[in-house]
Amino acid sequence: MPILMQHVAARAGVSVTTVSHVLNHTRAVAKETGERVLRAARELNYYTNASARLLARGSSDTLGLIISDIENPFFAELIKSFEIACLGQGMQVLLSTTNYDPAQARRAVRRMIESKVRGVAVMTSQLGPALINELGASGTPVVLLDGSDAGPNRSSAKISYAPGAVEAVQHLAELGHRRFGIISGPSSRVSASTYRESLLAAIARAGLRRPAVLEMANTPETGAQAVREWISQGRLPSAVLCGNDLCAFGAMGAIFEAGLHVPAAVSVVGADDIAFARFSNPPLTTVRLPRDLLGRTAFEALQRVLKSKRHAGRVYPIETQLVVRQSTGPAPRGKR
Amino acid sequence: MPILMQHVAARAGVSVTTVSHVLNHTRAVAKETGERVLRAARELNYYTNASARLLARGSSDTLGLIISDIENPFFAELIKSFEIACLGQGMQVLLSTTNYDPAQARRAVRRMIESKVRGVAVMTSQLGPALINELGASGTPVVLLDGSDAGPNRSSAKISYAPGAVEAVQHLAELGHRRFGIISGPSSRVSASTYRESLLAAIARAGLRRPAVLEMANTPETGAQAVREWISQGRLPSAVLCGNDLCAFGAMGAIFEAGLHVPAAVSVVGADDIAFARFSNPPLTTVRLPRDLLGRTAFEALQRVLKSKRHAGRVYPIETQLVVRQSTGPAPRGKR
DNA sequence: CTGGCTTGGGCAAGCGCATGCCGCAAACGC
DNA sequence: GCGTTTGCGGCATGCGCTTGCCCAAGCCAG
Repeated sequence: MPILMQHVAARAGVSVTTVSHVLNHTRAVAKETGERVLRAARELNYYTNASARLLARGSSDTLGLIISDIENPFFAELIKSFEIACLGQGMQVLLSTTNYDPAQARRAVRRMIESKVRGVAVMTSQLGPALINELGASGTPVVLLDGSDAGPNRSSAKISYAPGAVEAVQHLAELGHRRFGIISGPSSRVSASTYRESLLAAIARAGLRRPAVLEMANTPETGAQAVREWISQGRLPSAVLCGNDLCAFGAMGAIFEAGLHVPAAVSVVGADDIAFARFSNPPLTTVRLPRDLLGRTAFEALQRVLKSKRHAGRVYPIETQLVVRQSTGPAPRGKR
Repeated sequence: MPILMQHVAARAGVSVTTVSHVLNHTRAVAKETGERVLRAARELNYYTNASARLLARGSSDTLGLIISDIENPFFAELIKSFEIACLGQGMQVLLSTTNYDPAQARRAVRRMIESKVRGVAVMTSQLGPALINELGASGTPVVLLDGSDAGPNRSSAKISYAPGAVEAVQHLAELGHRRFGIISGPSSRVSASTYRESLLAAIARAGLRRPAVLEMANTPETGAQAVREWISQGRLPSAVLCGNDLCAFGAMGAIFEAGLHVPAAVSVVGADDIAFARFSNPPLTTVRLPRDLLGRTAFEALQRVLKSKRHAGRVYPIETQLVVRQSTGPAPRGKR
């Protein structure tokens, strides 16, 4: 039923060999012949059979991308920048999500290996070392986002939270804030605890009192919950630093709900700088993690490993940076 | 280098035939033999070669999904629900995005056909009829989201905007609003103009004056721009209905920027009900489009077409519904 | 005129797996 | 006791494409 290369070949009056070479620009073909083939292919509505090609070629032009949650805009933006970089170089993207589920993570890794992707970018810390090794063992180059060490076939983007954290703390200190609160993401995620430590270090270095720390899930719901908890204990900090923007939105919501005002009563700082941060009310001051850079970097890291003969990985530093909007303001008088 | 079935077979002391059958549960095998095979596969770290399997089988267990923009949370949520439905039935998802670019759309369609997906859900109206037909011609079942007619191998989810539109208008009218404004999405998108017409019809039926209509791009930026335009002309409506939530966020931003208050001065209604709608400030009243239902429906529609022998498509109605939050309130006295 | 090149193009051997068909032995029916 | 069924498992073909190798014809220099 489907149109095969042989049909195109017949119609163009050449062999399948020639058709293949024309379609792939893989060796010189007389101009006129080439045109005949192309025309025949078009007229017959020919589509390459991707699996046959892959089987014969042995290697694909696809890069894998594993993320945890597509609903988190942070990942969405990451995907987009990665994809744009790939398409720009004529590569495809094969996306799999884990939804924070180990079983799904396992399947995602399997899928990547079985599909013979050239390399995979892992944009989630949910993938245990075991799974990463599975990729390594199969010879698939990997780029991680957790800043872990590079190695053969393995690169890593090391997100340096310190600059952004320091800026954020300094910014708040200058506004007169003394009582800080941190709503951290789960310690189980490396990125979350790294960020929290960066914040704590910055606060300590500024000579400020040790802040209240609540470990939550980096979701709007838990952000709100954290704030409610502090309020019910009568010790809402004047400056709240959140594990990500989503959490900050939830926190702001709970603050308003309590009849308080951001930033008049409480200043809130997010992290990530997702697109929405600009559209919340008030627009969110946040520690930006440059997603476009991250996506591009992931792609380039893979490209480089693929090209280098020794397949030596590298660590790519990525810096964070404070973006001041309107969710932060002078500390209220009474609360200093 | 890679481990093949023959290696597993050798280690288990059986033929590749048996290995294949064990791995695919495709015919009865003595329990003990099966275990030996499985063990061998595990010990050797065997991975199926997906392309070889697909080539031999001739058909995949993958469904395609074409969307326009992952960054729009609306699509992200759609993807997720579709994916969950697929995984639940042991199918995979192959995602392609168009980014509103015809060339990319073409590539997406090609990719689907070349990958021999079993069916594809098209969640963008950017795909012209030509591309849809290309899918049709290749015998790939399709489910569209634009409510177009069903046919062989083609189903469609018909989103009925009317109920939500009527509810929204009624809700605003009851609050005393008389001067409506609509910030519509681009007419080039069927969904956008359908929604706009539903709103206009509802407003007319309520016996209200014809509203001001601005056609924009359904982005926060253009939402803000629309509001500024109205303000500069001194005719900001008291109730603004937006083409989607993103646009509504932008509109609210511009309203605050002008020193006005939502909903005291102006009521704003969005559309879609993306997750963020709950976290904006004030939380957004919006016409909800049930994305989870949409994703599930798309999946089920495909399943059904695949199973039915006649491959007859169907139209699946999807109803919208108003979700009242806090961006709408009584019309200001002077403005009635 | 001939040998070596270049240019254009075909042959056929795989790529790794699935599966129809068959063989063998043991269990069964009558 | 023999034909028949049943349970297991292997052989070998083919899925559609790529590509190493080879062949034919034209060309130039010697």
